Amino acid sequence: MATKPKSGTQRKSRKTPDQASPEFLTNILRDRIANHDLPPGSKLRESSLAEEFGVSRSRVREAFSGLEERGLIERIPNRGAVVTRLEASQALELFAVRELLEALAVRLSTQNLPPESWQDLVELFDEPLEKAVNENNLEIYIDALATLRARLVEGANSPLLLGMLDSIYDRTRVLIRRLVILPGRARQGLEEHRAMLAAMRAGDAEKAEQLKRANIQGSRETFRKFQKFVL
Amino acid sequence: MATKPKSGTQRKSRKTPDQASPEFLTNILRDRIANHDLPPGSKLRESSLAEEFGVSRSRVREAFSGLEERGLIERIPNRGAVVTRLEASQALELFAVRELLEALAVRLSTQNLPPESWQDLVELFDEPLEKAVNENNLEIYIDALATLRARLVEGANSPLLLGMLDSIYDRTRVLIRRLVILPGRARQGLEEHRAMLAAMRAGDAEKAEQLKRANIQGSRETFRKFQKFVL
DNA sequence: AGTATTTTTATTGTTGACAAAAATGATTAC
DNA sequence: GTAATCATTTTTGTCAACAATAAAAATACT
Repeated sequence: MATKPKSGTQRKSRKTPDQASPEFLTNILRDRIANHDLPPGSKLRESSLAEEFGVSRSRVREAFSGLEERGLIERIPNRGAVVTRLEASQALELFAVRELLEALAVRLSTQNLPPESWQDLVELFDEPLEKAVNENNLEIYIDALATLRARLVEGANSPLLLGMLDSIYDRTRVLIRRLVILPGRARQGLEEHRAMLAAMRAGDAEKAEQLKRANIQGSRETFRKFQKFVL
Repeated sequence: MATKPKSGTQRKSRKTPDQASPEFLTNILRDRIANHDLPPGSKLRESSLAEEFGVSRSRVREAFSGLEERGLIERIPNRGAVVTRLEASQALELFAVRELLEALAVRLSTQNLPPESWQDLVELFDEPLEKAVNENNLEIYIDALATLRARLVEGANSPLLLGMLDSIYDRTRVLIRRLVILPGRARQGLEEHRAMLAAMRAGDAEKAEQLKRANIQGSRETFRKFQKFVL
């Protein structure tokens, strides 16, 4: 599973199990929202969450601040917090920004790392994913996409970019899952990524960047066609 | 004038319970940080701020959360909050992302609005700013840049983009001011912006986008050359 | 004197209580 | 039966007190 605890700050937790970390609660809620375990429109009650996690309302509240700043929830004064509903227009904005930023990550990664370092991903996207996609084993494909994405933002070596892409990713995780299921999208995405990885393997940053943009444009087009179904 | 209610809300009243708004405190602190009224490295003590604004520490703390998420302050557990110091590498990351996002804003604005709507800015950047820059009246130039920027993000009509650019802007406000002072930068920026506005006035979104990128690249180059002085 | 240990102080972290607001439900008038 | 008004309950907003941690100062020891 692609569990991503952001930065492994797992030090000295001798007092309480793990709710010691202040980020802990934020991460839990973020995951629940991103997975639609808490679907858009859900109301988040402070007291319930406080009790569920055995912490005080203050900490829940603090967690809310972070989630709000990231656009995952909306807080209406005196009325509480609600999971943000992604409108079609916002989704398109996310695509537009994501296209630019992920493409930048691709370019930077390609420039920063030696071409050989992509070999394993090239191979992963060859037969293994060919098989997975043909068998409609999309979990494997989605996992591979997450791995690729992690490698890209890591290779870009830019904390700022990482933060922004994380924020975007949190808001589009469900969308990506739903898009991949649509007819032809997984296959098309696979081939787009193969082309991109080939360019990266060849050290051609410009071309890889361009191909990543094409990839996201393709994803966006699929979204536009099927937006009635995926939102 | 299209008022942007976000920044610039400077309510004076010290004692009056204007502090009702929850964003109020955040905005005040954000402005202080962006203006280097609180320079990088400053320690923010919760109790001092609480007393200064006549509120409780809880609210200061809540404000801190937002500032931290935006990267304006860093919170070290049990040691408090410190205004983030902008390193050269981070500044360059900001330039890279800003180049993409502001260029996107330019393109979207140009596409969204009729060409005539830029006429006033074209004129503003013609004689009036020529005069201002020649006389080294840089406050006027900086104000014009802020106006231009506001019009661009407004015209882009994308809340997401607005949020991201605001966040970037908060972290670079001082930098911009210091760059403009450097020899030749204001002149060069003026002409870059004239070219860009001409393209927008002509409705050529692609070209305008390209020129905006060139503009920020120029700004970045100036920064690289003088980074020892501006950081 | 210099270093280690302890005490003191200052600051942050956490909690529960209380106040304010909104949502809910009941009662009454029409 | 419906709508309006009022009381009740739930939920959020705010605060001040207490606990935990780190920094600073003072003391003791070699």
